[in-house]
Amino acid sequence: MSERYAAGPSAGPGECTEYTLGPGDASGVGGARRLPSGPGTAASHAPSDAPEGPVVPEFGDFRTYFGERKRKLAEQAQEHADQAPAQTPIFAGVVFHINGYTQPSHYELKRLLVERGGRFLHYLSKTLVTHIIASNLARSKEKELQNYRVVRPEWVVDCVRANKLLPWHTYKVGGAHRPGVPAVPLGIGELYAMRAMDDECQGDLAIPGPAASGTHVPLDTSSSTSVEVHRPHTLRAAAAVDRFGEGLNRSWVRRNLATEKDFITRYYANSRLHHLSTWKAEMKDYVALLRREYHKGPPPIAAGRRVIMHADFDCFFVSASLLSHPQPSGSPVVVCHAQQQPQPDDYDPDTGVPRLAGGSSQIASCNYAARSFGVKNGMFLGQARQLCPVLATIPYCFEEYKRISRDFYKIVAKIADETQAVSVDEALLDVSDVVEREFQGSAEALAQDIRRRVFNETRCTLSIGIGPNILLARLATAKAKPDGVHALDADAFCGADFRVRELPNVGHVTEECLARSGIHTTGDIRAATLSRLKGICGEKTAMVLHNFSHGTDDRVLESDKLRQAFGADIGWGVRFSSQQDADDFVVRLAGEVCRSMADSQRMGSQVTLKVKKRQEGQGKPAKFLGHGICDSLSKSTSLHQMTNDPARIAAACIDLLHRMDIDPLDIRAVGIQVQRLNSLENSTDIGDMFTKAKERSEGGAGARPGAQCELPSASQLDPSVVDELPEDIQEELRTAYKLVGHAANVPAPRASSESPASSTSEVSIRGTSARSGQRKDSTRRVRPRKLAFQGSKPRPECTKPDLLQAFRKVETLDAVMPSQVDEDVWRHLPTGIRRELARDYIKTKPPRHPGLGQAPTGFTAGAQPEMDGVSEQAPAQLPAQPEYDGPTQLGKYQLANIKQLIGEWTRSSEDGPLAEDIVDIGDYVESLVRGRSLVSASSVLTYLMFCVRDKRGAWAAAADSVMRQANQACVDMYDAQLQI
DNA sequence: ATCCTCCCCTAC
DNA sequence: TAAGGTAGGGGAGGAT
Ligand SMILES: Nc1ccn([C@H]2C[C@H](O)[C@@H](COP(=O)(O)OP(=O)(O)OP(=O)(O)O)O2)c(=O)n1
Ligand SMILES: [Mg+2]
Repeated sequence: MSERYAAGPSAGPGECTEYTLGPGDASGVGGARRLPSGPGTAASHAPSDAPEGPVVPEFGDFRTYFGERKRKLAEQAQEHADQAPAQTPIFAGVVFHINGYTQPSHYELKRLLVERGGRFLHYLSKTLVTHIIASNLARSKEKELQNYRVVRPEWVVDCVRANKLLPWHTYKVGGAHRPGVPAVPLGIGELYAMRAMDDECQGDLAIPGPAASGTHVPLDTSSSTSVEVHRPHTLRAAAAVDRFGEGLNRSWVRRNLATEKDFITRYYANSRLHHLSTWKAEMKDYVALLRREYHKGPPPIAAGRRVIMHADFDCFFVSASLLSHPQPSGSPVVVCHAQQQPQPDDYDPDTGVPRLAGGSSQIASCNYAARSFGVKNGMFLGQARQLCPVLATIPYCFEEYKRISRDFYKIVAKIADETQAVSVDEALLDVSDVVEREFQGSAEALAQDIRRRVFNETRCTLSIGIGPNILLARLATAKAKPDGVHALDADAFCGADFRVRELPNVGHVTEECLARSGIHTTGDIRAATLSRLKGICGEKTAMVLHNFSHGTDDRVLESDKLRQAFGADIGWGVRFSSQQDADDFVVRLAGEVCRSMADSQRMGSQVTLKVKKRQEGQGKPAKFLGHGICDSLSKSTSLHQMTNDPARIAAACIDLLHRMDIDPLDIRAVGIQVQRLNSLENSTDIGDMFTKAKERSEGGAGARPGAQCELPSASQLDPSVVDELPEDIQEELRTAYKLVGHAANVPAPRASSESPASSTSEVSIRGTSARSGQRKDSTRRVRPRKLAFQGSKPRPECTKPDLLQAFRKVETLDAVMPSQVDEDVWRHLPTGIRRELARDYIKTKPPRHPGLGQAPTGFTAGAQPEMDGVSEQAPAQLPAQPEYDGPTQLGKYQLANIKQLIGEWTRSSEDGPLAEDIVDIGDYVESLVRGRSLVSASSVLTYLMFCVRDKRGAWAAAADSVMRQANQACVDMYDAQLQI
């Protein structure tokens, strides 16, 4: 069956082969997927997580465990400390196990490792051990341990000799080896030689051999139709490997491959789906900001009747693009990239697969005239043109969409009691109170009022569905469209019969599974027993669908959920010709993830690499440069500490990639996700932290053996408290109790802390006593003084001051990437890549005097901030705009919104700035610098300078003070000052 | 019983 | 020409 389009939202009959988005992999092709998902056959589990501490025998025996463990570790440390002067802890984080006979001996290896921060495990715990040391492996062992880091003893010796952690891949035992790569690992001298060569070549040459490629290419080429992998490539500029006639070497195609240096930036600039995801996060952030501006309290506690609205623009992209690209009214129009006129014989009339330009361009949005022909969002243009030959295409106007969206949210967030941003063009509103207070209970009247305001502001039409819960409001919207309002109550819902596909959470797979059991409508669901439903679509989904089928839905709106993951995935244009290509791309992608984390002032301690691999037998994808039908693989690893350091994360990802052992020529998509994030709150209030530190030490003194010590349940732990614990203790908790992931996932205590009695719990962790229930209150009352990193331990520079010192003397490039564990990988990257990666993270000039407020030398057009503020005219008849109350809790918001806040601030007060606001802004910018968000810091400072450019002394002094503070931090960190 | 990893699915 | 991203809910099965 040929790969062909299937519309995302609603695939018509006979369409479905390859799914439009997301995990477009094999199992969906040609029919049956199981719904209750199961693990695939792929990569088993990651061995390297939580590499700390011995196994916990019993959950219950908390105090005994820690006492015992601490004693043992101290012993182990002491044992060798006696014999040797302190060594650089190059093996910190390494937990090793030794297998079989080795040369040097077990004892000697153990000494070398433990002296330098390694931990030894005398048995093989697959979850705790990070490295297995063995000279050779038995056949059976080799298979069993193929997913683990099995290294030769020479690795240890060479690491010690080099006094740093070397990449283990070169010393890998067993597994396939790239032809030409010596089976015997290179000695340290050779590695240095390679590195020097690498640097000289500046990325223009691809160096064969392990130092450049990092790892081998799998031997298995039986499926490959070419031998290009083994071709001795010398010039990187050499032809791309094009096994499937994709025209990868035509110059305009080559310029659009992921191997290009600026690919990610250009790709993201044009990707509608990337914009959609980015905007979703931004709008959630913006709603949080607006709600604060508007003094919206906590969500209404369902006192009486709930009134929920679902507001959604009609064919949003089309409506918005039409504003600047008018078309005859009533004519079918779509938004897509291809703008060429149709060529009648450009596509295969049977399959709709395009032969020429434009056909595999996806339709982001189609208007209602186009829909009457059967055109749908997500469809290939080629196929749509078959349905509707006169289809007109208009281009994307991304900036316009965002502007309209902000206008939209500004209006609805002011009106609604609670607002949940669903997407750039769609929001859920809880209006239970306001509809009574101001519209005498007429939801329709309120809806029409919102629609009128939004249209007047945006010139785009909005439809609104109304219901007693989210489900019914959503379903009502479908009936309201286009340009209308519709209300749906449970009775009306049960009277009508809906197709299961119309329910939330039912996509094409679930629909298919239900259909196979003869369930097509909500009535069919109601008729089915719950247990049968569970067998079809799983425990939870069955429960939800069962409720939905009766028109009930008890979900509540949430506007303040903390983000739990940051990621970047790219599945277009990914065509690699070598392992080096893949490695380079992963590094750049990691940089992208780190950038977005830094923008939000977040860090994480676990990373997952996702790769889509061309499925056996698949050739050229239906979509031009698309991923086609693939198998998905993913693998995760611990980062051992909270970080958003691109070098550290890139290194972990490269490691994962190598361990996945995938032919780089088959990689069609790569994704990186960082999880187990810090909870943000902990780093914003230093006063609070001191209090806790005190509590901690007091508790520690009290909780000696014999003292009462209870095991806290995961949900009782305040994640922000956990975050504050020293990293090694966090890691301990993670390994011992497997709960940090959960603690970190527990939404900040606010949700439950409304009723202190129920949620305030006294927990003790190894003598740590912390209260969780009152935290929010104190955070509220006490103005944040210090933001991220102030007084928080985890940053690597703090723990390795001497190493950093050394780095500072090196070139600036390296000073950005000081983390010890990764320095090696960092240095192995070609200079070109390093430079590229670093450029975005540091823009400094040599140290100068912390001179007087360096006035902005120029204000670039590109840095022009958005000026649409929240304090503009309030819609009439609504409560007056509350007073602007200054920039607080800055850490919570993304860069764009911060700038807006600064704009507001500098315009808010005629009498000059408040001292505490200056401190807050200064602290915020300092935290940006210390969090490596130098681009953000510089951008904020530039904007601040711009805002005060013709203001009087007090403002200039304020800006100067902020600038000094930022520069002081920058000098601390990098021995350099920001260039503004 | 519960956690963790590696998936799968959904939505815009 | 084309720009098929991503966060979050959830399940199966192995490890503990
Ligand atoms: N497969 C998709 C689905 C949506 N979008 C973008 C374009 C849409 O305009 C916007 C909003 O999605 P909607 O599902 O709300 O669809 P529309 O707004 O286009 O149509 P309507 O809401 O009237 O059904 O998201 C996209 O790019 N690709
Ligand atoms: Mg819409």
